[in-house]
Amino acid sequence: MARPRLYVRDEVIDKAMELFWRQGYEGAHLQALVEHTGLNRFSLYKEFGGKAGLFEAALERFLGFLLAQYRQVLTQAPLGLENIEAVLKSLQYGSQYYGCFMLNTLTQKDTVPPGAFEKAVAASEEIEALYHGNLVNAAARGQVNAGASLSGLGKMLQTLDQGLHIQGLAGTSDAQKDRVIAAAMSLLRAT
Amino acid sequence: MARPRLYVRDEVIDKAMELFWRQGYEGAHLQALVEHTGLNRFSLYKEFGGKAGLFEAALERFLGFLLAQYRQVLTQAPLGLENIEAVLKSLQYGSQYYGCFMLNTLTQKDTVPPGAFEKAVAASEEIEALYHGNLVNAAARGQVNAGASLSGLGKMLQTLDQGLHIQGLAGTSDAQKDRVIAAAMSLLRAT
DNA sequence: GCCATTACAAACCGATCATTCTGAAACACG
DNA sequence: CGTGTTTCAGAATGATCGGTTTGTAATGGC
Repeated sequence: MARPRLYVRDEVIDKAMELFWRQGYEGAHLQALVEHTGLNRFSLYKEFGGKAGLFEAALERFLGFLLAQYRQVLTQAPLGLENIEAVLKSLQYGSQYYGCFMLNTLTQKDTVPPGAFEKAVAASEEIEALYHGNLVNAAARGQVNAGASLSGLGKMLQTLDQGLHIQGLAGTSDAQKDRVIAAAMSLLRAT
Repeated sequence: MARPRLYVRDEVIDKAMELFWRQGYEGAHLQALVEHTGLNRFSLYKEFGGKAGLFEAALERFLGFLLAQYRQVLTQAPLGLENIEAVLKSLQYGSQYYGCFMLNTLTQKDTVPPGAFEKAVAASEEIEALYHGNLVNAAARGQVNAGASLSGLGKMLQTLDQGLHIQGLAGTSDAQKDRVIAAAMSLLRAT
């Protein structure tokens, strides 16, 4: 009953995500978004309401994937150091792009659309809780080198996690990042 | 022999740094820079050549201060874990602003002026070397929990360092960051 | 094959971007 | 107290921003 659309919503969002990722919110100009997604301005406005709406859709989709991955690995029974090591190693997927969209949103607090920063913080907090849960269980299983508080260690793991993304930006190779993870795990493990 | 300037170069750079810090390179519009620095457009162009030049001056000044602080703490004799703990704790100065200008520059690779990214990477590498030096000496003094490679641990410390800046952005309190540092140090220390 | 409906491509819009220019203001020197 | 020189404040400038409108192309139902 009407002309069929030539685009697939999720594919457009993926393409937009890629550009926001590399250029940031202000840096990804509408013209570039139009060219990179293949979606024309009119349809972009109709589908997402504008640049801010497209960014929110991209952020939401990214956080969905990101949290799904963390949840999948960090809720695997039995909770413990194995899960923590596995999820840290899996972070290298981020190196194919420009760091982590969540971190970029955190660092661009004052320029991203309203609400985006808060969503990134909320995701960050959920990730920390997942780390913490595994750590508590690991301690109960006697896996963890005693001495430090578990809450401090949980946040330390997340801090390391976030730092690894930055390392990816600064040119640190996957092999080097592996060594960072190995070093952290060997300290963490009970001897 | 001419009208005296009403500005002090370094003060202007400091003000500009503040704005670039919060808004990023593209987000800091020239009008905002003019208002925030108090320097008028004409003089800004005469003194710095333009927006990009002002950013470079700001980055250079910031990295100068940053590296000076790292060098000062991390070259204190005797090299060892004390220095490492001291410098990690001192990082909290960053929370008064919006994270670390160096990290912001890394995450905005594609939008900052040419050369800026490379300068940030170079600074990052010097910081890692400083960490590594202290760690080697700490190991020689028997301070370090054996087991992991020193190069992996060195990069781990820097990763933690960078992650702490991100934590500051996400609203983590100084007290929580202190606990992260305490946890890391207690793992690192020989038992 | 015509019509209603929707997406398409591209022209158009005021606002604002970084940059340049213009003319008045403020000093040091003769 | 002029005069030369530099800074100052703010008005142009062309380009480009995000957003809107317009006319054309492509479909399903009749």
